Amino acid sequence: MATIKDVAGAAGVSVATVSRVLNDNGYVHEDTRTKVMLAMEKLNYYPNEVARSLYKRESRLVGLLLPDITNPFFPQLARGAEDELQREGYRLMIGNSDEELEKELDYLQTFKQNQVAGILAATNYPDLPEYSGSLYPVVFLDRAKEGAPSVFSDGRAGGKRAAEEMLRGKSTSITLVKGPGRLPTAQERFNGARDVLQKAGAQFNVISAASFSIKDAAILAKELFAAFPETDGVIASNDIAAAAVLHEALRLGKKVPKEIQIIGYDDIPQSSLLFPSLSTIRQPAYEMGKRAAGLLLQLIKKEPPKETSIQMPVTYMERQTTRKDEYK
Amino acid sequence: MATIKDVAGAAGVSVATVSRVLNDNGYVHEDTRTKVMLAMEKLNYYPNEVARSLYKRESRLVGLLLPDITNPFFPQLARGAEDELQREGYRLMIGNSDEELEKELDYLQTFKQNQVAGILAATNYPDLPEYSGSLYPVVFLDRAKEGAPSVFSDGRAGGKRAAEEMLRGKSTSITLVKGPGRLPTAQERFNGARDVLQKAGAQFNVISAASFSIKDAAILAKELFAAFPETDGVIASNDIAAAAVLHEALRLGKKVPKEIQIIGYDDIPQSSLLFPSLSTIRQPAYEMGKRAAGLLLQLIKKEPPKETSIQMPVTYMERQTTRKDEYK
DNA sequence: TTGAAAGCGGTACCAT
DNA sequence: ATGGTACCGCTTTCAA
Repeated sequence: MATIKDVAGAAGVSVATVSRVLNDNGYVHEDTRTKVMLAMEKLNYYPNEVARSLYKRESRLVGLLLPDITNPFFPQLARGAEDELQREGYRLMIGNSDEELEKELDYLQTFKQNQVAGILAATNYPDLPEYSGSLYPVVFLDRAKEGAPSVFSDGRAGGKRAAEEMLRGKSTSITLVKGPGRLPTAQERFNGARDVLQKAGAQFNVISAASFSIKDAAILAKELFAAFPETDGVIASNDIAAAAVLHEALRLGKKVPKEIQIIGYDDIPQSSLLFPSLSTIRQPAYEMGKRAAGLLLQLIKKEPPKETSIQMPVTYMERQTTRKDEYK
Repeated sequence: MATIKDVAGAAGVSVATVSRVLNDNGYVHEDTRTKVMLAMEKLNYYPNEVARSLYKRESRLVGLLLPDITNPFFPQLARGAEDELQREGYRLMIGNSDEELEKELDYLQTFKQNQVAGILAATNYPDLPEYSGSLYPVVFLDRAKEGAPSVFSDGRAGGKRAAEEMLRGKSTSITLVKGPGRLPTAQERFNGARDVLQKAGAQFNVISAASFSIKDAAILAKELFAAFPETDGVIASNDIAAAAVLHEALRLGKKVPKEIQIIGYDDIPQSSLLFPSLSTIRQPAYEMGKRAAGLLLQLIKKEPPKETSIQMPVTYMERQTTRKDEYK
């Protein structure tokens, strides 16, 4: 591995000069520049990022904190962020918290120790002091924090929309799946849906999900139909839960959407492959990751961002688990 | 951010001593150790990984190169790797190649520039010179390379097993989905299945998938039934393709598995939520990630690994898209 | 326009 | 048992 010294030696100049052509700043004579470039080429030189980071007290790494990359919603966020960051030469250090405070703190610690340029955090603990220091900028992802840079979608509106569509399809005995209580995003969409249902004077039941895992989703689906067998409409807390409910409904021989409507949340890629394909509230996950990374990049470069709190629109994907007009 | 100097000052010792207690090597008097520890605590000191990496010429980062984290097979690999590496204090730098050589080289370059301790690579180009240097150890993931450390599963056996089960369920007009030609893993499982079918003298057709993306899977499924309407058994190249085929089969009003059997590959988490739940060949993705990381860790620590080429077993998950005995 | 040298925050060798 | 210091590879004054 060639170092800047080797290049300097080969080109017959000082390391300072090499550094100058490397960073394209300061005065460098055209001839020397050429000499240096040639030397770099010959030695197949590329600068050591670690040394650079040490001096600058900032690396070109961005910490990405996620609950669990295994949940299909998050890989898209991650890809969006990665693709955006990549354009400016930043890379991702990734950490899965499993929603556990301890793991989260552990990752935040290593992010800091690695002098990350910034952090993208899908966290349940945005009020941690670790997020308020001025060491590195932080953008909250999939989570709004008052007064802090964040990118999120309107969970309340999404929940409302789901309930409205359910009503439009004339379900009369609705079961609302409430996501894990500790997750603000899950609460918002739940509240939105509940409010619409209540205002409409609709009859509905509530069942709570222990987590967003597939295993718990399957259990939940069975419990749902055991507790509320008359259910003819389900507003799920996310697409995984919806898939589990759909599975169970079909297993019980129910016709979807004729006898029971199901609406999911997130619009993970696989939702359209279910049969019937899943009607759901779409969060633009990839775009959210991108926007968050874009915001973070501005913060890193100390450019004043136009907007610091970005709310992304949520859309209703009408597919085949809800009733179309011909049914109504 | 406190530095080692600050700690030394506060404790009234030299930086050398602080370094000794930090790394727990060399002689340190019990009393001084306590003094230093107290000072570290008081200053909330934690060592700068970047400085450490620079001196050691090696960071505690591991590069993870993946085709696309958005494909549900890979997050599990990543999690397995992360969980294993974490135990030894290593972190993940992640890169998605989209199977593009240029992106792959770009990531390998930054991995090197960041002085990663090692690389975990799910690559189609294991013969790149970047993988043969002795700068950092490399473990190939989901890919076997002769004589090089690798963790993979037996694609051939998996393909064979799928075909055998298909035959056992008495499908007589089988369509074999061939994954993207450029992917060795896809070829292996295809070859395995094809060989069994040929040896059995079974009648079968082949259709090729352009990619592993959901979009292409949906297109493929339509083409499949258009080209081979008599198909009564499909061996898919992976679970996404299988889900698409299942979707299309149901849409066409076919009874599964009565009229058509479908077998997937991978056993991604969502497969059991499909309806009917998908019979598939399971690759232990999480475990593969874990094992690969474990191997890499040994290589990093220069411990002689017992085995350098780890083949993981593949298992048949009999679920509901294949015929059980009662049907036969 | 260029070079010398002082850091960045650690580690490890050599003295003492 | 402890301290001084060179060094890891780069950037950035400051002088020349």
